[in-house]
Amino acid sequence: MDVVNIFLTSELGESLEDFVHDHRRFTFDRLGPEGPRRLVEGPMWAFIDWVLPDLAGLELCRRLRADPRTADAHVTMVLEEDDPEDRRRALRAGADDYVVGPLTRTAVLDRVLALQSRASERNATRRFELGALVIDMAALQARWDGEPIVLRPNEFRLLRFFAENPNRVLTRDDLINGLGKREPPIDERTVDVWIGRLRRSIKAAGGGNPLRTVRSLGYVFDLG
Amino acid sequence: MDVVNIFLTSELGESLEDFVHDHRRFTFDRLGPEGPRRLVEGPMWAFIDWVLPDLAGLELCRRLRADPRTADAHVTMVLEEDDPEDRRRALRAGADDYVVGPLTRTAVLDRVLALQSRASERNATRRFELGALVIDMAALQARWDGEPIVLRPNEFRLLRFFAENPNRVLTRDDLINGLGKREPPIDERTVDVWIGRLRRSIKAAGGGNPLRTVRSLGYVFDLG
DNA sequence: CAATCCCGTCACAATCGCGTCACATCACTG
DNA sequence: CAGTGATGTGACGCGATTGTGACGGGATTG
Repeated sequence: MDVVNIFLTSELGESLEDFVHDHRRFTFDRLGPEGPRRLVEGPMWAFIDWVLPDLAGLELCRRLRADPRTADAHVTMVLEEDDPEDRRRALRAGADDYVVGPLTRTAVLDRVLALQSRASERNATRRFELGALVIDMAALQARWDGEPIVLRPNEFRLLRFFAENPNRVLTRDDLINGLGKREPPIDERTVDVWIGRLRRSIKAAGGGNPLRTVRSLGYVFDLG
Repeated sequence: MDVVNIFLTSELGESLEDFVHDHRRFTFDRLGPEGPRRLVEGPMWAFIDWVLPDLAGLELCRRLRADPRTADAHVTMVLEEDDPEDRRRALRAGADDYVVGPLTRTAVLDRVLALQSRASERNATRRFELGALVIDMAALQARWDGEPIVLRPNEFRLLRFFAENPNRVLTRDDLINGLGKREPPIDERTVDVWIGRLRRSIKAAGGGNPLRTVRSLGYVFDLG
């Protein structure tokens, strides 16, 4: 089952965190004027308030549509009142949908669950492009200069996590947590093996080595 | 461009007939307690009033969902007032969506057009050309480099579903649902057998293996 | 109504993934 | 340049996942 990623412009997300039982299926994040703060795998559901402190909701909606990483999110505009003209404008700005607020926790979840089954029909791809490296999250496939890289699941997760945090030293502990492997406890040295395997796989596809070792600290994904 | 079929429980349809210019793109029909009066091809958009003279709107919604001919219609419930409890019940009854009425002509069209663009990717193609693979939906035949592939009905459906969702990891669950086999429940491992048989049939026609296994997730049709 | 075909399930074999270990190699220090 | 600690990596083995031949019931065909 896919993870469902829900983005909200209000603080409702925190409240939903507690409300939801199954955290393997849902993630919540606050949607700021710069878009989502982290990239995710799986369908994205954005709920945008009509009025925001620093930006018009419509403008945020347009930005999401313009950014290839979020272009295929399902965007719901949250109207303050049921003004037909506003509805129209929301849909024109690229929203898929609108509701009349204020938003409640159950409204968000019900809506997502009801529409979710339809979402599998969409095959827009979410992708990272980091120099020669392209990561296609929908196909779970990475390429170097167009050449497919054969990656095992753990290698793919690792590469994805690096791609989400480029130019930043990640400790072995960061990586273990980033891949969600708290249980059972993983030996830190195992990370070295992960890195080695990932490097080898990239090399086998004719790629370079974007992973730099930072002695006694961790590893960095070098970009640019 | 596909025809858009709009079903309404009110007499708004007659009014829309006049309102709309392009009658090649739209059909309108009155939705009675027995469901639609005629069957149509292409996407179906139903708008159901919350209260109906002879039947509760919710019950009609459930009936549409239960009937395989209309199960995949996009159902919008038209609420009289914006009661959160009603919204919830609408979605639980299988509705995809709700609006607060009364329904206007422009609301119907705006809504359909906005949501339609998402769905349109699905049914438009009668012929897929995916690298060496060509699928002729009209002739129900597939070819690899011009060589006919002998496929059993289920294999054809499977291949078609993959072709509709290329470069996208499909879980076993996606595939079971995609082939419309919810009843009786299908063992997920059966999908592996489907894949094996499809691969063998493609190979028998001299084809390659476009189906990549994504361990512990599902399968992808690799394109490019 | 017999012959054939199709397909879902099962069981077993084959393969794969990955965490760990052990040893080789490397990088920094003085 | 020796010493020390950190990193690279081949090998191993367990457990999980996938591939597939065989079987049988139900549908389809002639």
